[in-house]
Amino acid sequence: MVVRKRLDYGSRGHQVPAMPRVPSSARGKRSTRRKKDEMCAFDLLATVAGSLLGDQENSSSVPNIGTSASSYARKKKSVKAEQGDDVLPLNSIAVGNCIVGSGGACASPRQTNICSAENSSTRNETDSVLESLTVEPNMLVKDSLFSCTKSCNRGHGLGGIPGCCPGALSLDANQLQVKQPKDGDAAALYSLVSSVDLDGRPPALVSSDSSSGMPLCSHDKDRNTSGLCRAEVQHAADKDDDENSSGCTHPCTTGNKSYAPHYTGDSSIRKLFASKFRKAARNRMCGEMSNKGSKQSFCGNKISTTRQKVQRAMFKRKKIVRRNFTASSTKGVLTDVKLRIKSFTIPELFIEIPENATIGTLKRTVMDVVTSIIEGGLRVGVFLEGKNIQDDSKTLRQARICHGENLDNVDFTLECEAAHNSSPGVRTPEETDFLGADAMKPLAMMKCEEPFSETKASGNNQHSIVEMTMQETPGSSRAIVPVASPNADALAIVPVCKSKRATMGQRRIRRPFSLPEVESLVDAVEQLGTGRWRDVKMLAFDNTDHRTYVDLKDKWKTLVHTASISPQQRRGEPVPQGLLDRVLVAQAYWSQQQQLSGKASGQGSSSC
DNA sequence: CTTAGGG
DNA sequence: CCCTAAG
Repeated sequence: MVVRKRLDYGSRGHQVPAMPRVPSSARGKRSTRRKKDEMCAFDLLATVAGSLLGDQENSSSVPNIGTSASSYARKKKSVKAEQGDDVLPLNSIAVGNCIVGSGGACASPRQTNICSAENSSTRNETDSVLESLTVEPNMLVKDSLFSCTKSCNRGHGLGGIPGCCPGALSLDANQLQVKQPKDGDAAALYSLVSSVDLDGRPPALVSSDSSSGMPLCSHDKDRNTSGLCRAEVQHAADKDDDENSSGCTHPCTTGNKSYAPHYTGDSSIRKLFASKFRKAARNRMCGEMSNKGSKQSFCGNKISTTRQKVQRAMFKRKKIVRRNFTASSTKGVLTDVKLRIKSFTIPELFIEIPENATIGTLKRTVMDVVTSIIEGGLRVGVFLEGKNIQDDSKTLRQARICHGENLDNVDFTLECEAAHNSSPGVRTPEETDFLGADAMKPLAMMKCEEPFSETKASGNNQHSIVEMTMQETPGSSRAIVPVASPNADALAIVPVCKSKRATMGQRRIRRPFSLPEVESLVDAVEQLGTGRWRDVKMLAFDNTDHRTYVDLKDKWKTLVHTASISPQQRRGEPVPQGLLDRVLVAQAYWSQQQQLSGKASGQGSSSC
């Protein structure tokens, strides 16, 4: 058995460098901020991956995703009007990829994660595919399941693609869906890693083994420059580590060239994540604190601490994963029913158990293997035809989970025990907000309702999956869809999101002040003076949401600067000289006033 | 939250 | 336009 694993953050020059810890003394310096930004992109990876890995330790970072939204909501007022439906520059993050498998050819033209475990010579054996997996780690993903479907054409491969698991019950987990709360402002960051097809179509669900698997953006082939298909964030620090782990050479990925990632927005996404995580951390740490004075210093420390925690947890997790992969790969092969799990956190597992094994055995086996990778309390549920088989003593045969029987409607659920155990009351408001109703709701049973048969058209399943995805995420899909990269063997979280929420945290678009705006600004400052920007805002821009008083202050600053330089040096929309003169006059006057008032107050006690 | 100021 | 310190 070949065991391969790689946590691959790499691809095409979009790198998230290693995250140096930022000394608190360096705070505020731009160069440092930029590093922090990059760090935060990785933080996201860490958080998401960590969450997907069910990292209990990481749970502290998970709510940050939620809090980021609510913290940013404060800014929403000035953001909402301008964000529109901008597409998030980040398209995908290859969080990692793990392969543990026997190297069978895997392909799914249906994009339904159907993998071949065996070659066609074993076609008489149990033949089913667990269609999807949604992993629910610490409340990031609620409800998850493997869907088991009788698969793939008994050795004909999927839709005629040879090598598809005739001999194996294949547990596959390429679909990971994360529901978002409907609330428009909650879980903004969450939506960053959500997925919405650019065209409003549901995301294509791609087999990680897609020798024929369609990239998520395959429909987008003709606009490769859109930068919206895929992006894989590379963490330099991971490289050595991961490359040492023998890299992932998936048999099915060779020769696939259609997966070139296109990505243009790494900078903005870094900033975006940086902002989100900073705010999330700050919000979380400081939300309850009433003492303003202590608030900031406290937060300053805590933010970095949190980040470090996340980072450490991530690395730790990765090591654990690697170790456990090796362990799981050495599990003895039993007989008859083979399960194969393939996912981004659960790459490919082969679980072979005798037909006369019990449901409980199956559950335990799946759970053991899964939890050997996804540490933390996971419960495995087995559903047959939508019904939870609770009788663990039932044998697989009795439950008709064996070859030749109805395997198409067998589902596995992975439920995070931590989530079950955690009392809602313990959750922070942010967490609750983050989870929201939708997030708490079970994800769709991603099983394939249409059992594959040898004669079935290969596109059906994809269709059905897509439909289910749409049902679950009406309007704009906000699912996290880990999509395997055929060429990199990396699953990707692909937020191709038009959601407004997804754009929150992005740098606001630049909106040059119009001449009337400048005029009204000058008017207001003439009246109110500099230093009363909130009043200026209320006086002159009260109904202009996208102009904050900071904006006005900044604009005044630039106006003063513009007025004080030669006309040849000025850029942008020319401001009438008369207006600039007024700016200078007002500036001079009010700065003098401020000085005078400062002196007056300073002299106040002595001049009596 | 607001202001001030650097980036 | 962003970010942060400081009040």
